[in-house]
Amino acid sequence: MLGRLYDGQNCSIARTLELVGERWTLLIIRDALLGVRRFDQFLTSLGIARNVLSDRLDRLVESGILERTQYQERPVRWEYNLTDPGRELALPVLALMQWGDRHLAGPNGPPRLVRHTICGGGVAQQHLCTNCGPVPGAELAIVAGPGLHTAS
Amino acid sequence: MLGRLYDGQNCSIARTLELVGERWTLLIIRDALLGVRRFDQFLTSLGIARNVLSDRLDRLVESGILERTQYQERPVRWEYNLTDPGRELALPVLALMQWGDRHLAGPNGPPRLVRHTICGGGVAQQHLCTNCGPVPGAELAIVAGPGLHTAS
DNA sequence: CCCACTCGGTTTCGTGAAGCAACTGACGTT
DNA sequence: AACGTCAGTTGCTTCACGAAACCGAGTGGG
Repeated sequence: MLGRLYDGQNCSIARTLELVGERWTLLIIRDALLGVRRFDQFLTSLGIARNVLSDRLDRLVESGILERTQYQERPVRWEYNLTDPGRELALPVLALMQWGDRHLAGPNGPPRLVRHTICGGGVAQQHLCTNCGPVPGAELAIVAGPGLHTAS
Repeated sequence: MLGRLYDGQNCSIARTLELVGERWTLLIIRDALLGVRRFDQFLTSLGIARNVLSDRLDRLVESGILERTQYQERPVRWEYNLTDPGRELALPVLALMQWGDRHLAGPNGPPRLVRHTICGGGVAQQHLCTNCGPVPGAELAIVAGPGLHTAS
């Protein structure tokens, strides 16, 4: 994504997209969620240019979504692991996947499934009301919050 | 996002991002979810260039996420409404917002809240197991699905 | 000892998308 | 007649992306 900044928007979506909204970034996070950790693995898995991958990994480390750790000395080798905030991005990423599964999947069904490791059940992403449980999209309202009209 | 295509990836996330992963696109959908419908409203709300907005709206209409309807004759005026698939994008978009609220919010709290119109309760996005209900991110496994190894 | 190869990048350079400003054109208002 | 609004299009500049070459530390083979 060019420029990558969205100035003058008091919006958590815009702020989040400034970190993960560039081209490739969410796919890098998807790969990280699937267990990819090393530079060359990302490279072959994504088909991304090396300089762009280098840039994105640096930025993700800088914003606290990935952690760069040395897994070998002589020669020095690094790997990139998701931090806790990074792992929380599974929710929006899998929600995008779920949408694609529903609207863009091929004839053979979705390429990947999400399972609950404890019971083996299928997992979906949903809106959940604190009182009522799952909520259909039609029953949602987005309203002003406390941080809306503050200089930032 | 440049090029905007992610070739050779059998992945619903990549396919979804080819439609909505370009710069500005998810913010246009956010605005549409907030009730913005007209060209100039998007323009002033986003601070986007006119030609880019024109391009994004065309592409979103083409991919069935927005609908272009005439709301006035003489002069002809159009508005852009979300389709049902488009409204379903509230889930990933609000999940991104929720992540931003948690990790990037200012001192005054989140700028926007999601409420359940029926009961007025707060709404959050969550992983939901078909057997167990809400699932923490640490208990998820992403496994191969039926559509993984098919020529596409 | 020399050559090839791996991993994890950096450098260089051409292309093309984004951003800005100006223009268009149909209409409405004063 | 002059001005304003809405919904764009056109032209120009800038900057991010993509491809390929290069780099440096180390491993393995002959």
